[in-house]
Amino acid sequence: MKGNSACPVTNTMAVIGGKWKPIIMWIIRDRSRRFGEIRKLILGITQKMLTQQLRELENDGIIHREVYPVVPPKVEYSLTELGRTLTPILEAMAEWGKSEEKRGRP
Amino acid sequence: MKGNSACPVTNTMAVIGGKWKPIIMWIIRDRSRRFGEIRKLILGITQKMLTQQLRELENDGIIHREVYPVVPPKVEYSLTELGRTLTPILEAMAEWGKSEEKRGRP
DNA sequence: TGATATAGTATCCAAAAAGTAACCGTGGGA
DNA sequence: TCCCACGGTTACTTTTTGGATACTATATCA
Repeated sequence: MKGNSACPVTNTMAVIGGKWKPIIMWIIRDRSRRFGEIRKLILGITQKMLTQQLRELENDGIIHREVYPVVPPKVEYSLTELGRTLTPILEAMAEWGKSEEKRGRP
Repeated sequence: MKGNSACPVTNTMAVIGGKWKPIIMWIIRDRSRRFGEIRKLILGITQKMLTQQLRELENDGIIHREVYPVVPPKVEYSLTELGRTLTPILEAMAEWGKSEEKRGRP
């Protein structure tokens, strides 16, 4: 495990605090997605960054990586059970982001 | 406003995504706190970083900065009304962090 | 007289994060 | 025969972030 500070918020940040991580989790929250699919959905992310963030989430036990031994390669990512326990946070974030949009241009 | 991506989660991350921001908000969530008080509560943050993050939160309308014209200086920070709309996210994060602690050492 | 407390700024340097571009393997199709 | 698809890896450069230190103002206290 990553976080071991006295503050629970800090511990959570250690896991989901990466620049792209919440968006990645949000995208695969309901069904598994292929690498290229995720990349197309996240504007501005590079292949390297996506790989890196996915690896970190995998190491933290948040997502599952399923490799299909076919050519060309096919890899699918999905939330683990532990990852799904984070969805309340993601939903709260999505809801706030939406209401903020409205506030921004009323 | 900062976030203008298509994704609401990304918009939220643009506001609370800083390394220390959630912890700062968490600390001042129930009552206003003085600068030095916050600094003592957040282990490892430097004065510069705290100032920087507070300024950004202030510019995004999340926190309010109240300066008392006394000597030595006294400045208090508190959540604005907009800032308080973020507390569901903070609470979800705190709760997850706490359950994760238990999972970590059962 | 001079130290103290508080909330900062300014400056410089180191470290970490992120971007860019090239390369890889391999089965199938043109 | 050669290129493409897909999901990477690697090396290199740039940008961002963070840290250390010194400096500020000024009323009060010893």
